[in-house]
Amino acid sequence: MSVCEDCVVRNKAICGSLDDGELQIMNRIGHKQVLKAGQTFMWEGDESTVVANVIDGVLKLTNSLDDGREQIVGLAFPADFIGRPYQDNVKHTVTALTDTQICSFSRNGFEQFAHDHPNLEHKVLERTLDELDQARDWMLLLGRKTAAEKLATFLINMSERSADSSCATNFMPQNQFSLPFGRQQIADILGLTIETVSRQLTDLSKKSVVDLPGKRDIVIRDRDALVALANLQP
Amino acid sequence: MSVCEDCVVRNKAICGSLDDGELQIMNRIGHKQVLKAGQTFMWEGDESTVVANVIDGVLKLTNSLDDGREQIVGLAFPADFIGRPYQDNVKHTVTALTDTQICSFSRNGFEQFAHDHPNLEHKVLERTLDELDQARDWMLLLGRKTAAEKLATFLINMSERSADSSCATNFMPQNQFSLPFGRQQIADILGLTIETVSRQLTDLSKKSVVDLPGKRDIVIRDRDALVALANLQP
DNA sequence: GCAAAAGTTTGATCCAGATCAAAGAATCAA
DNA sequence: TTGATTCTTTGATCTGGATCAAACTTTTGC
Repeated sequence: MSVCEDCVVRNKAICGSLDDGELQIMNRIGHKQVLKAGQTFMWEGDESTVVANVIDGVLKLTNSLDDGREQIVGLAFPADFIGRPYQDNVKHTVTALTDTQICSFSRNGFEQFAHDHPNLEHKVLERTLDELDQARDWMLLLGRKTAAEKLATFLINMSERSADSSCATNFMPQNQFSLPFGRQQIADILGLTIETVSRQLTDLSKKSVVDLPGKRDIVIRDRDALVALANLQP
Repeated sequence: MSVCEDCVVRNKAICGSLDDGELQIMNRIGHKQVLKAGQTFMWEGDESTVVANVIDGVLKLTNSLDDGREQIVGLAFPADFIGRPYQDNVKHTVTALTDTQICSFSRNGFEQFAHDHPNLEHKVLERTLDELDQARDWMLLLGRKTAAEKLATFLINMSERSADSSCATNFMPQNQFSLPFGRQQIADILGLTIETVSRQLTDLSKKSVVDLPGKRDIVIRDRDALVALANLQP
C-alpha cells in the first residue's frame, strides 16, 4: 500500500492534522480499498467495525423502510469521513454511487489512534458538527419546502459541492457540473418521486434557468433566478 | 452560583467526564442562567459566543424561511448540550419551550477548557455523533413517512425521551406523559400543519390507541399498535 | 366570574405532488 | 446493428394533506 504522502485528499481529510511521524503510524493501520459503483460498504444495523476516509468517488448514506421507501440522509465526497466510531452498530447504509477509493481503518484501531492523538479527534469533532448543521438544514428542506424550492436548493448545493472537489485553489461554485447520480437518487435526496423531479427539471430548463445537455449534466444559466427559487433561509 | 456537586444533571451531562478538581475550574467559567418559556437563547445567524448545558426544561432548535415556515430540527432536554463551538456563527435558533435553567459558558472559555481536557471533548464528540444519527433518522420521517406514521413515530419517540428525563434508574419508556408543547409545535417537528396533527391525534384516540386526557397529555393505551403504525425502520 | 385571547378541533374544499400508464432516449450486450 | 434493458420524460388521473373557515375549549387577566 502506498504512503499517505501521495494521498490526494491528505490535506483536506482528518489526517491533515497529523505530522509525518503520526501519519506513518496511521498508514500502518489503514488499507486502501476499492468499491464498485453500486457496492454497499456497510448496512444499517450492522456491527460497527470499520471507518474510512473517502479518497475518490461519491457515496450515499441512506435510511429506508421495509416497504422500500428510501431517504438519502447524506453524501460523502473525497476527504469525507464515513463509518461510526464509538457506537456498536451503524445507523445507516453506506453505498458507493460511483467507483470509489477509500482508506479504511478498523474501528478499534482508529479509536485507539484517535485516543492518543487529540488533534485527530478534534478534527473528527469539527467535521461531525459541520455535518450535523448540514443535516439540520436539510430537515427544513424536507419538512417545509415545495418541490420547486427543493430542486433549486439541491442544484445550488450541488454546484457548491462540485466546486470543492474539483480545484483546491478555486472555491468558486461551478455553474457547470455533472451529478454522480440519476433522477431516482435526486428524488431520494429531496423526498420526492422521480416523476416530480423530472418535471421540475424540465420546468427549470423551459424557463432557461438551467440547461440539461446530458442526462446527468447541469448547466446553471441564471444563478440569481435559481437562488431566488431556492428560497434559502436568511 | 452553586457548585456542580449539587447539579442534578452532573452525571449525565458532558461534565460527567470530569473529576472534582476539573469541575471546580469549569465551575469558575460557567454561569447558571434562567430562560422564560418562549425566550430565545440564540438566533440563527448570530455570532457564536456562548454554549451551555441544559439543567432543567426543554428547548427547541429551529430553522425557518423568511415567509414564516418553520421546522424544528432538534429538541434539547436536561443534560443536553446547546450552542455551536468551533464555528463563528450558529446555524439555528434555540428557544426555551418551558421555563428553563441552563449552565452557560463563553464559547472561548469552553473551547480553551475542552482543549485542555480531552475527556470532555470526547464526550462532546460522542454526543454530537448521537445527535447526527438522530437527525438523519428524522430525515427519513420528514422525507418519506405519511402523516399517520409521523404521529405514531413521534409519540413513541417522546415516550422514550420522557423515560430518560424522569427517573434515572428506570429506563422503561413511559406510557403516560405530558408534552412540553402544543399542536403547532408538533406540526413543526413533523413537517405537517396543525390541522393534520389534530386530526391524526383524534383518529388515534378514536381507535383507542391513545387517550388524550388533557391538551398536552398523552396516554399510550396500545403500544404495539402504535409501534406498528409508526413503521419504524428494521 | 366574565370577557378576551390563545389554542384546538372539525368541516368543506382545493391543489401539489403522488400514482398509474405509456412512450421516448440512452446504454449495453452480442 | 439490433434488440433488450434501463432510465427518463410526458400525460392523465387521483388523493393525502394543505388551505380556508368557523365553532369550540382552555387559559388569562381583571
